[in-house]
Amino acid sequence: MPGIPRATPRVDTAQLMELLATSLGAYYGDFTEAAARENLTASQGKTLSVLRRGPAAMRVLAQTLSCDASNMTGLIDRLEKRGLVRREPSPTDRRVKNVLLTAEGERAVDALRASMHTTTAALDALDDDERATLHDLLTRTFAGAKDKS
Amino acid sequence: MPGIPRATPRVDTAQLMELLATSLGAYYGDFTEAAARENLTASQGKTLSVLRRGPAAMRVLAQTLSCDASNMTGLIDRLEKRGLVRREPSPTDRRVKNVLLTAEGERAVDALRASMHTTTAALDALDDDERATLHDLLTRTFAGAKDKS
DNA sequence: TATTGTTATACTCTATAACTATA
DNA sequence: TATAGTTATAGAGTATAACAATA
Repeated sequence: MPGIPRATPRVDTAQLMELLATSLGAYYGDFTEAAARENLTASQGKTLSVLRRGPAAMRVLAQTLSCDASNMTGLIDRLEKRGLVRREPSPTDRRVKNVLLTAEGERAVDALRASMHTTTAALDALDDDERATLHDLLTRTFAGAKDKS
Repeated sequence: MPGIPRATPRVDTAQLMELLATSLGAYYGDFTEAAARENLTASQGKTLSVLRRGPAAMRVLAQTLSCDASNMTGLIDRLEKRGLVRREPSPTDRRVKNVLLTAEGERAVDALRASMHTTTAALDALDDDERATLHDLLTRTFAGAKDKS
């Protein structure tokens, strides 16, 4: 038996996947350009962004960024050379090094975020109900997802 | 004057940006892992995905992927060596080379998409209304965005 | 003159394997 | 033995500049 007619046509998974890909491209492009304005690569921008929440050991950082631990050495080396992060020996385990943002590093990541004009404008254009709905749908759809941003 | 109390608390732009980063990061992780199962890098997966819509000149491909034209040479070289794409001289402009998927290339990109289980399952869990709403919100938020997927 | 694709170059990102110093 | 960080290595991605062929 036929269902009740809908106002909106059905959206299939393939369509949503495609839209998700487009959305990711737009967001990532905005992020990459904002990072470039701070003379940062996308990976460096992501790293600083993760560290904005607080210090993290090299290993933890690698896990958060979904890359091999050996990559972190060079990545953090380059950021440290520019004075954006600092390595600090862990007080409790002498094998561990904690990485933290310097004041300059904080400034850089904040500036990066502030210059993501395209995405910011797009989100600002939504009204309160729409923002709440989008928040709810994204949370439910990607709940528990590892943060690779 | 205070507004009418809302059932859902207000979601600010910074929160939505963070959630967007997490959600799209989850999508990207799923894509990257699916590409790896086909022995493809994320960039190679994106390239094949774009070519799935039809042939494109080197230059156009570079624009679509938001990278410099000089990168395409090596990228397409590697895919061509594996028999996933093919270069074909343009009949109308002898400077131009059109790139197209081989049958094996089509198989690879289709397999890649089919193995994005995490994202597929997440989207399948939404009901029709929710899917339509998500589609609407993402479209409006990232409308007219260049496809860099 | 302008454009397309390529080459040369340099740097960054990435994974694998082996090493060191701790635990 | 196991783990944290590093090093060495190799391959892939990326941008800039210069080039040959063609428009």
